[in-house]
Amino acid sequence: MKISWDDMQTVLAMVRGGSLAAAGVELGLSYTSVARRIHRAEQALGRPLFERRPEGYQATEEAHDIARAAARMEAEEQAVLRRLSGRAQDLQGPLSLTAPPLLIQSFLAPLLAEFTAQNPQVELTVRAANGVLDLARREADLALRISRHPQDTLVGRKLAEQQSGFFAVPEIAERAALDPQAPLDWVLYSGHEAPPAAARKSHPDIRVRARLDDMPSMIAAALAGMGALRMPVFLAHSHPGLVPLPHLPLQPYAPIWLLSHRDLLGSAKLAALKGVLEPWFRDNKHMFSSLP
Amino acid sequence: MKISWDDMQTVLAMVRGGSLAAAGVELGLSYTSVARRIHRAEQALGRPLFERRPEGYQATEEAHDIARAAARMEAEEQAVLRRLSGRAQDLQGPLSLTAPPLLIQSFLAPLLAEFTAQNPQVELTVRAANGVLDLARREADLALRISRHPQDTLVGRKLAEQQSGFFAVPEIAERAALDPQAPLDWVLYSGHEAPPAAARKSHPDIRVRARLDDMPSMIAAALAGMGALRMPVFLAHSHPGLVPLPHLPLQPYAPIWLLSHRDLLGSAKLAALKGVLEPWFRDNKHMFSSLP
DNA sequence: CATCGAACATGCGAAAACGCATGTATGAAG
DNA sequence: CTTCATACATGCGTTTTCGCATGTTCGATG
Repeated sequence: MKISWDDMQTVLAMVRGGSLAAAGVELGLSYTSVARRIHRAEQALGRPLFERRPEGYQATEEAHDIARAAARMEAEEQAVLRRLSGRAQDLQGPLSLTAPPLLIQSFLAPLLAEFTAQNPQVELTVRAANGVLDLARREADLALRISRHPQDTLVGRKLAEQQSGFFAVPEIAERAALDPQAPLDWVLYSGHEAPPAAARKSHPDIRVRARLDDMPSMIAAALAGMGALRMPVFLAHSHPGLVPLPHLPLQPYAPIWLLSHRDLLGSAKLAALKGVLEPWFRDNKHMFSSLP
Repeated sequence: MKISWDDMQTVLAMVRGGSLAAAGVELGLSYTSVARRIHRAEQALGRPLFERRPEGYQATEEAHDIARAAARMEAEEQAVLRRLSGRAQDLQGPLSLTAPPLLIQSFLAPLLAEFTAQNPQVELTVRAANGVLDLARREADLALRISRHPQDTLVGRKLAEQQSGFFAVPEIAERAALDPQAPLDWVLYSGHEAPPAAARKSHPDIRVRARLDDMPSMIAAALAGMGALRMPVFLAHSHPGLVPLPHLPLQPYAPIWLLSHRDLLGSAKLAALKGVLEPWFRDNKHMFSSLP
């Protein structure tokens, strides 16, 4: 009636992943070893933790109980690792940043290049992700997020207000300017029901040609002449092939936040990266608030 | 910047024990392996956790932080093990009981013999200890304690009220009865400042011959004619060589409690042992409340 | 009905972790 | 000053753990 902490972690991974293979990936082990650890834990506890079904392992109530305890243990582990990282005063070792891919591509890349050049000892990992990574679980040390309401438990500051505009290839834009009543093709983001109200008001006859869930693809579609779209103005700076639709004003867009976990506030590496990000955004405010 | 859970446990044992050897004993490992694990953890974290001093390892602040987190993880582990044990419905496997040595020797032994005979599959471990074992850490599943105020977080019931009396070899007892004013030798428990007030009142001229911190030793001293003593009456039943001092009434003594952890209430093994202990005490109340 | 992939069992050689024996340094005790 | 105990370092052979390759079962798919 005892259990090793590593085996508790294995049970947690197994309950989370649902299969030996998935648990193995999470733990960085082969699924064979996961099976052996589960078996060893069952021996030590004197009772089965998983039912061997033809379709795979099925966790018992006991396994779920162990997994819940292990999840709380994992939170302790992550918290102490954060505190240790936060205490590190040397500009050396791993550091991770997550940001929207488009922001990296069109704005951040030169700055990051400079940062890594000036801090060769820092091993910077950039995770280009639109999803929200979990900073508490250390999926990243620092996050750049475009959001109106950034997460509560994190500390952060607003780096830049943003404006969005309406853009299209010059032919479409000129036609729309000449006759606002004429049909106007539109490329819509999948998350939105309809084109923005301001556009619908100026151009009553908007036809949605396609809905896409990926901004680069939407830009490609617009560049191919598929229609007009709404996008934050900073993207217009790197896409001269798209011009603003006349008569349509800029609209507020979600601002850009820089977020990190409290425990990491003392980290020198983090401070260094913040220290270059903040002036970079301050000195280039116009990229986010006005047209090229 | 990562750490295995087993290594966190090793850091905890190291901080607790203060030396590689002590940590090795706690973990059931050789101290060599403890040293290797510490070294591995320091490599993985990229910083030292212990200073190597001539007189041994000295934990850094980082090591203490990890140890604090590991202690909370240990609490989770122990809690889940308790819950698993509490769920066990079979009369089989390990079961541990702690009780004061004197209670076992003079009252409990026959009952425990019968219990193990009737439950051969249960591996009963009896920890004879006067100290208070930690039931939360599963140092024992069930505890018999002589106390006026048993611990809060545990569930328990009072098994017996107790009386104490004053005893000595017959010669001393008779002499004291004939002339209460005469000098009376006394054997005193180290924890007490002076003989009980009731005894001092009846016998003004009490001389403390020795103070001892161990009841069996005190009884041996009394049997050797060193003096009178106070003890719970149940001990008088198994020591006919000591007789009560006349003119002195019985006095209340701390009752006997049966305690266990909430999480273990559902355990069949525990219920079985409780089920024999309770009637055993009920049917033998007189052993604790009246003279032989 | 045949095929394919997902999920797990099993056996074997490689890698990692471990225990033991030996050696060194320090501090306490005679 | 010598002796002894404590605490740790290091090297070596053994045990345990691991990854990979192979085989089996089940269910989905065409």
